[in-house]
Amino acid sequence: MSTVREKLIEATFEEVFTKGYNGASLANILNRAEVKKGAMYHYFSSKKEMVLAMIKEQQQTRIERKWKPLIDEKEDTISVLTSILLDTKSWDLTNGCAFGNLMQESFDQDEDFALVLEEILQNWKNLFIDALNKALKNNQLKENTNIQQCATFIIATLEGAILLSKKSKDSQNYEDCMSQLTIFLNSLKK
Amino acid sequence: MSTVREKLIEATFEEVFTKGYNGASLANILNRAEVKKGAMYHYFSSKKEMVLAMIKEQQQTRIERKWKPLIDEKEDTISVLTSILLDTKSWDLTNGCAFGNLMQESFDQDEDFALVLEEILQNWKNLFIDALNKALKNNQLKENTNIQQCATFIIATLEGAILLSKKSKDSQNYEDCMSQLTIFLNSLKK
DNA sequence: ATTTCAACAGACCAACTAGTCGGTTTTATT
DNA sequence: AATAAAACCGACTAGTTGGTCTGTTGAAAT
Repeated sequence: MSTVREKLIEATFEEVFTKGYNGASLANILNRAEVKKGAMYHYFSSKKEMVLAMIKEQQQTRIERKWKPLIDEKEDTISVLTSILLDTKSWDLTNGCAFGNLMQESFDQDEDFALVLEEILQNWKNLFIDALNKALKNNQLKENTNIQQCATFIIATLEGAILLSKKSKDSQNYEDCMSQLTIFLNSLKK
Repeated sequence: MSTVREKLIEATFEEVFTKGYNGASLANILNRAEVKKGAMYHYFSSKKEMVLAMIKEQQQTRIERKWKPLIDEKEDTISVLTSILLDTKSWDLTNGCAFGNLMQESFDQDEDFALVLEEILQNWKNLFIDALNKALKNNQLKENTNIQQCATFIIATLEGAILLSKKSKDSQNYEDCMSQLTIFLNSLKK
């Protein structure tokens, strides 16, 4: 049993995910959520505020859920990492990465969006940094590994790979990228 | 002395580059180009046709101009490649990659756009494949290098790196990614 | 029972969207 | 000079956008 607010957030996610922020229509969101305009403006002051709320409340948890195994892992960090990356079934390669889509969209000028996205990106990066640091401590990585650069590199490649796969129906582009990234990651192993 | 058509294509590029396709307003494009609506609809049958024409006529040449040195190079392919990648001044890190922005935008469903973008991507990939094949022939690369995967990997990482740098004012994210990519590329050397 | 207020409904609005069309000017052809 | 055609203008339309505002409903508090 979901509340009106929850239905709105969910519908906003789906609409923005598939059509982008500019392409997302308030009327569509309301239809999707089966909520009337009056109700929506009771909970949110504008379309922008509603989308911002959706990003804040959904993206962080989505990322954390996805990469939880990396935090829990006690044994081989790199293996866990590559196994998640190579698991094509766990990615939506036709609609892209929800967070990546948001980053790409051209409301960069807007400070409010930029701030929220920047924070999510930093948290994501920190998640990788923590995992890699743990691996380093546990003697799994070469000492000269630049962990901070490495975390950024993984995210960038992942986002790029999902982007390339968005066009083609198959996941070949994604698999090719991850195959090469795996080679790189394994080269970091001691 | 540029023609009306050229002014329109140029203004369309700037508007779509900075605001995306959905965010791009015909009125803005016409203002930018200092061309009236009547004239525009004399040359193009719709906004969509004009944007398609812009993509076809601009993107291919932009990519080729950028990577020309790679084709000309007779000596060390990897060095030329990394030197272009590491040259931060030659990238627009605040607005992102024009082509990448187009790929990301959610008009994927539209067959006409998908087809054109797919073709440009394939040409870009082929450009890298040719360069790497030449390097392999000239005994610069390890024999077991998977050139096709490698080309895809470079483009993905590059697009991802530009994407991450779009938000932050500085180019740190981009530099970090390219730093790691360079390590990977150098590991391909014989 | 009466009051009160959050929760909603939906008609309405101004601004903007891409696109159309009848008319005018410019340019080239003969 | 006459004709024809390409180039261009800009008022207009139909539809959509996000947002507002008046009014109603229902449930809890007194």
